[in-house]
Amino acid sequence: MPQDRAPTRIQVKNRAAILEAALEIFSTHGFRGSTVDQIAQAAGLSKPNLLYYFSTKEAIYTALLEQLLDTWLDPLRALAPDGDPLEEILAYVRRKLQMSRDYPRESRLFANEIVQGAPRIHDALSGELKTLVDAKSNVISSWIDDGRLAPVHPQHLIFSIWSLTQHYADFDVQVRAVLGDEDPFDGAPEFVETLFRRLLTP
Amino acid sequence: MPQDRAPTRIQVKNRAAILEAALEIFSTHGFRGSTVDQIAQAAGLSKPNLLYYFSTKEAIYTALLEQLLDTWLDPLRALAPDGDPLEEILAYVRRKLQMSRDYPRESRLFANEIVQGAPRIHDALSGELKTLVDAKSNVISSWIDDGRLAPVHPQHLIFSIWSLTQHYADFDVQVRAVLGDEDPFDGAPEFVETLFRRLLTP
DNA sequence: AAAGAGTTTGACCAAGTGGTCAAAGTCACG
DNA sequence: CGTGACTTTGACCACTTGGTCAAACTCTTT
Repeated sequence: MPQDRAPTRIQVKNRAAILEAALEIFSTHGFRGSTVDQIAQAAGLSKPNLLYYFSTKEAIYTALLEQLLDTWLDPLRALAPDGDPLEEILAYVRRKLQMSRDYPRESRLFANEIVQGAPRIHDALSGELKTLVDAKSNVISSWIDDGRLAPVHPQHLIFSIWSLTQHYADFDVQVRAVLGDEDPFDGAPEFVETLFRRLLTP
Repeated sequence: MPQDRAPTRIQVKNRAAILEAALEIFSTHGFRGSTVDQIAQAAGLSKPNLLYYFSTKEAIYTALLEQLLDTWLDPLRALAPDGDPLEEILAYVRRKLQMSRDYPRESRLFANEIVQGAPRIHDALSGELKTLVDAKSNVISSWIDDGRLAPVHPQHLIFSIWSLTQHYADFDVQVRAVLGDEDPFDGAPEFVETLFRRLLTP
């Protein structure tokens, strides 16, 4: 096991390779459905070698979740109280949709975890996540109070943004099966923009 | 293994118990994350006894999926071409939301399967499901052409109904973590109704 | 070049898992 | 009640899986 010193060049490389491989595997099979051997192979390491860097399968998984949660919440953090309400929310929607397109594995990783009851991330949901959502909900409420946004339940509005945008990543196979040859992301941006514009225009 | 005759009283009882138990287990742990022993225990049977009724774990799972898919699509089938467009769609939304409330396990079962790439249900998605969605999309398109509904991409409209309503079942823990004491289903019906009314009113 | 830290691996283990099987037990029905 | 079909189970097996370990190998630093 590496010491507490500064990580070596090899450590940096291998840890990154492991987390990248783990993202690939965990996001498609879930925690229980993934094996250490699969991850090791995807990372180009032997199983004992992988376990030299992360001592348990669980450690890889939680390291991955922790590392990604922050990034995942960035688009919501960027919602600016002093911007134009409708444009701020539409910009948030666009960022989230873009993330579904560019980082579907991250989305599915969280989807897997949460659908199965979020056993390893529950604290972050009722802590960090709730705090952030509460803060942004207050911003939205004040916009509504000022008559700058049509009245809606702020938390449910945020849920609707999550569900609509992440649907394109999480349920990708279903969306593509239904659409046939049409690329989901051809129609999605316009659709969600129209939806939230009509919902929120005062 | 039971013969081809009419099922006995015991067969009826035990098969039902197994499918009920399997729904509980598979919907919370996914296929790979569930064990035959868990299901057997939940059904009140020994493992060999369970395997007397379903010869493999996979057989239980696919029997469950097949049995539930039809029920799951019923609300969409009920969308009537000769009804009032907006009211037909709102009624569909209400039915779906009600199903998320009453049958969250069924929703999560499909969510688990689809997030992981739908390996065992892919044919049904691009067959039965696509056919149904195509048919109903045509109905919606004709409503739009007649000016009785605001113009939107029909398939994306259907995706939005699925994602919004199923979100309350699939991501239940997250929704509850964010809302705290507030029951999700207090605000959800009004929110989704408002959303689709504003989106679709011509 | 030598030493010590850091890295890699083959062989191994215990627990868990899906599934089998023969034997024992139970039920329906003439 | 007896018989044959149906049901249940303990013991078992092969395989997978997470994880260990000592020995070998490689890199960095002096």
